Amino acid sequence: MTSPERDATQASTARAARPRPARQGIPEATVARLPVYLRALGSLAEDGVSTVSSEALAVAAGVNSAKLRKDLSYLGSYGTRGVGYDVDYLVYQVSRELGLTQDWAVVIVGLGHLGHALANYGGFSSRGFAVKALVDADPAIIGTTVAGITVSAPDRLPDLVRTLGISIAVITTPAPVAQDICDRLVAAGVGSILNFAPSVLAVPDHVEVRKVDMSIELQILAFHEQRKTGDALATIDAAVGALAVGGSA
Amino acid sequence: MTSPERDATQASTARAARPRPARQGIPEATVARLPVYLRALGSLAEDGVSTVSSEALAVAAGVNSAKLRKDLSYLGSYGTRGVGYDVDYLVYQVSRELGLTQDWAVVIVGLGHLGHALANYGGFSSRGFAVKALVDADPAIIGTTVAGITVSAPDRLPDLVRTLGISIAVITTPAPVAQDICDRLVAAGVGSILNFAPSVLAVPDHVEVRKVDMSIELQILAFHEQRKTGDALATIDAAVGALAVGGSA
DNA sequence: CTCACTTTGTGCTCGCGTTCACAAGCGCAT
DNA sequence: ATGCGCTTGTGAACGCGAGCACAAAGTGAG
Repeated sequence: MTSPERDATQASTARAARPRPARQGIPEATVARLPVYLRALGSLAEDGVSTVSSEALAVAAGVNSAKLRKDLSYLGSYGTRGVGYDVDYLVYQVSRELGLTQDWAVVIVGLGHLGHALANYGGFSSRGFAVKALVDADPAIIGTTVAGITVSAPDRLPDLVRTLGISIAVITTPAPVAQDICDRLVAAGVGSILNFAPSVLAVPDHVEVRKVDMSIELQILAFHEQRKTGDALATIDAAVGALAVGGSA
Repeated sequence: MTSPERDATQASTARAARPRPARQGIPEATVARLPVYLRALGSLAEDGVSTVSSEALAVAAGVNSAKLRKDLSYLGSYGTRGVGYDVDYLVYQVSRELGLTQDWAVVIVGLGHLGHALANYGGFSSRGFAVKALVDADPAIIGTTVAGITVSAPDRLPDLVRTLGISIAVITTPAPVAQDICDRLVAAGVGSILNFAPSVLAVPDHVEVRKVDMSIELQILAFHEQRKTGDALATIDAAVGALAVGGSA
C-alpha cells in the first residue's frame, strides 16, 4: 500500500449484461482519474502555464507519470514528443471526453444539512453542472426557497425531470427512504444517481449509481489507524472476544 | 477452539522477497467492503435475525456471495457450514477488525456549509467516532458554538490533537488552504485524514489520506451519461473540436 | 448410523490495472 | 543536415481482485 492518496469512492457499477462492442473502451479506472487531471490542468492554466510534461502533470495530479500517459493515450495522441502537452488543448479534449462541453441538469433530493450544503455549493455550476431542482418530503420545507430554488414535493419528480431535462440526481435523504426515492427517480427517467445515503441501492442495469459514504471512509481510516497503533491491543481484544462471545456459542 | 492467530508483528507491507502466505494482510478491497457488511449486519440484527447465510448477507450488501465469503475468511472461520453466520458474533468480529471497539476522536477543520453539516451529522457517534474539536480560520466563527463544540483557531491544533487524543481529521476547507491545514495536522500528530477539499494532498508515507470529491463523482456520472445519450453527438463534437483547436490539419 | 441436503471455505483461472522500460518522434543547437 | 537530448506512446510483465466450482463440514430425517 503506501499509496499517498487512495481514491475513497467506488463505483457500484452495475454489471452490464450485454457487453458493448467497446469501440472506444476507456477503462473505468482511467475515467475516474480524468477529472483529477482536469482539475490539475485548470490550476496550471490559471498560473499561465501553456505546456506541461507528463511528469509535471502527474505530480500535480498525484499519480505515476506512466499511468498518466497511458490514461491520456486512450483519448488520442494529444501530446508532442520532446515537448509535452498543450494545456488548453488537453483541457478541451478531457472535458469533451467527460461530457462537460454540455451542461447537465441536476436534482437534489433530501434537504437536510448535507442537501443544503450541496445546494449552496458553487463548485458544481463552474464545471458544467447546474442544480435545477430541489425535492424534499417534509411539508414544512416544500415551497420554501433554498439557494434560489423553490423546493418541490417528491410526487413532482416525473414532471421536473421531464421539463428541466434532468438526467443526474443526488440523493441526500435518510437511508430508509433512499430506495423509494431512487425508484421514483429511475421511473422518472433519471439515468445517473449520486447516493449520499448510507444504503445499498438496487437499480436497473442501465442506471449508473455512485456512492459517497463518510461513515465508511472513516471506518476504513480507523482500520489503518488501528494497524498503526498497537497490534498488541488488538490481539488481547481478540482473545477477550473469543471468550466472551465464542465461548457461549 | 484454536484462536485465529493474529500474529501482530509485520505491520510493514514491504515487499517480501519470498512469496509468503501473509496471514496478516487483509486486501485493501476487502477492508473497503467490511463497513458495508457491518451496516447490513446491523440492519439484520435490528430485524431480529440471529443467523444469516452468505447468500442473504451478500444480497443485503450488494455483492457477490463468493466474494463475501472470501472477504470474511480473511478475518477467520467465523461461519458454520450448513447454517451460516451468527449475526451478533460477526458484527463483533468485523467491528474489532475495523478498530471500532474503541472510540476515535475526530477533528473537523473548515466550517463552511459542508463542515457544519458534518458536525451536526449524528451518524458518526453511533459508529465509534466522536467529533471532539472544530477548527476554522475565520475570526468571526472562532469562539462560536457549533453542534455543542466551541470553534478553535488553527494554531490551537497541536494542543487539541494532543489533549483530546485526536488521530483522525476531516478537512472541509476551501482547496487553496487544504494543504496548509494538512501539513499542520500531520505536524500535530494526526495519522489519518479524510479530505473533502478538491485538492491533491501531499503527506508522509505514514499518514493515510482518503478523498471524497463530489465534483469528480458527478463528472464520472456525466461521462457515462454522455455514453448513453448519443455517441453520434460526441463524434460530431470531436470533429468540431479538431477543427477549432487543432485546425491547421 | 447413514444418507441427503445445506452452506462454508478455498484452489484456481481469468481479466483488469499498474508499472517498467524502451523505441519512436520531435525540437534545437551546431 | 545531422546529431543530441528530451518526452511521448506503448509492448510486456506482474500483481491484485473477481468469480467459478467443488470439496469439506455441519444439520436433520429416517
